Amino acid sequence: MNRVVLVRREAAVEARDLTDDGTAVRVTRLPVEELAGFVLQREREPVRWVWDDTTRWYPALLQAGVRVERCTDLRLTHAVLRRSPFVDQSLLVAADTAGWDALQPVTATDATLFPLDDPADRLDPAAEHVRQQAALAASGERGRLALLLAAESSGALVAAEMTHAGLPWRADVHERLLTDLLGPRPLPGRRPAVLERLAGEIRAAFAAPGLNPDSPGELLRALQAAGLPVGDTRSWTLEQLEHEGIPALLEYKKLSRLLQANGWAWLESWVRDGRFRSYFLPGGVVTGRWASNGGGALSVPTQVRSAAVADDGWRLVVADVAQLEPRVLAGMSADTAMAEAARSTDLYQGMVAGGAVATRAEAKVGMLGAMYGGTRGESGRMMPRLTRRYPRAIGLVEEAARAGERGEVVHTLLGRGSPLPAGAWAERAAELGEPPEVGGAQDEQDRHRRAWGRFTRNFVVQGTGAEWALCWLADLRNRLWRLGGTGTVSERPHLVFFLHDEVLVHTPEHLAYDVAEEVRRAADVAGRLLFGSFPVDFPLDVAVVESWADAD
DNA sequence: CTGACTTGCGCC
DNA sequence: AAAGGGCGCAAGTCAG
Repeated sequence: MNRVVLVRREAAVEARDLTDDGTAVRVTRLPVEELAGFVLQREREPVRWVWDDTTRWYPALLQAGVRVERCTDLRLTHAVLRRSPFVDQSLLVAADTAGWDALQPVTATDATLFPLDDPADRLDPAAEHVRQQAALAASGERGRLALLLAAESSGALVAAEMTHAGLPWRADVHERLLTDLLGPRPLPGRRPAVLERLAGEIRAAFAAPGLNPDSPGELLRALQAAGLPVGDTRSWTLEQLEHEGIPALLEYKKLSRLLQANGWAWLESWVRDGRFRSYFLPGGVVTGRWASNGGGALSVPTQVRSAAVADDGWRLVVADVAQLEPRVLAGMSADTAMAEAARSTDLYQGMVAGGAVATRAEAKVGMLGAMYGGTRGESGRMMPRLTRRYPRAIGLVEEAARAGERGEVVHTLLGRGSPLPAGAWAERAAELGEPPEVGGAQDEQDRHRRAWGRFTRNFVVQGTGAEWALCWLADLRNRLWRLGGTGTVSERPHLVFFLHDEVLVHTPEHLAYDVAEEVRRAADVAGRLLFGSFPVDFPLDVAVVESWADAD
């Protein structure tokens, strides 16, 4: 595989072809305007582009209609390697290290390739690449780590392509939905008619003439003055109350949330030219999940998904994995009994069939508790039975929790490491033999320690789930491209959305069922990449629809 | 006035 | 019916 490092040089680009040991055999200097043509030409043969950060290179290439097959995103791979317990950290240290640690992705819509005074320009990507390759080569877990680095870099390409394409969004459908629920768009600073009416009902019911229901403080005082025993104003708390004003208040909160989070202002900010445009940030979450920036892309409420509509003659292929995380846990712990339960489409039902628990509800609440650290109530009561039936799976999360409580690093299957805890309890855990304090400070530290244990418990499962999803995305991206057609990424079947365990593909109608097939094949590939021949299934729900709302 | 923090709630 | 893990965002609140 040819590797080419791209380096910015003021208004020019230097492309360095590398040998296996990382030395440059050929250096090509290009004016910026010629980069896209150069990349297109070199893509005729297998090549891996090595660059500091995909968000600084790929948007302009996509804008020019050029797709790349593979890259190494040094910013992301650096972040993984710096935390990985599979790596000898001394191999990564250089004068530049702090600069790489601090490097942030760019999300500006500004299409100019080179912002002025970019901290990335003070870093040497070729030298960083050599250090990373050395750290990888010296790792005792080279195979797993190499897969993680490749998957993370592929994710960067997917994210850039999704940001470039945008999610098809019908502003007219969205506006009709808003008008139906809230009334016509109000003047700035005014409430929509429906909210105004509900606010009036609430004020009357609680005998609070000046009440602003948007103010938690005012609302809490009004509820208490009406004799209701509440300590907060959450919807779930209010639902427990018997009072004539509660239904209007709950309705108000629901509609107010829609207005604030996904109302007319949201449409104006985030929807342009029929596309919802936000930024996906691979590796943006400590566990390896993606984060997003702009428009709350990862929490688009089901309420407005009817506005995500394929273009004329196109379809959305919506696919999600049923119960990804328990399946991942079965695979990473090699728990054959849990894998047996995962053989069925509904893992929780499989647990019932396997005799572990009596009902599906018990299976679900028990597994959520095992993965999130719920110890009280229903899920706590399930634990002994789950432990007996699934000793390896439950043992793995329990051990991750204990390690976290001791202040240790845990890691995902492919080697993403958890951060070290901060705070007084962690410092004490590091210095064994320190006498425990007594009193309130001790309780406080115990609470923090257990909370960190819940974090590390979840980290190993959520993080490995994110790795499965990355492999799924990466393989699917290449399958979609190979489905053929001509033209740029967004003129062919292409990914438009990704939500932890769910993908949306926008595709010409005649290819929709081929896409659905490729989505399933990619899931099988991801399972084999992570778990080899261990028999754990990842069944998908796949729907070919015109609107996202029709997928459920 | 701005900025930091809190509250509440959407998603997985 | 949550809880228990991870997020982003908007409005309200409060300190300076």
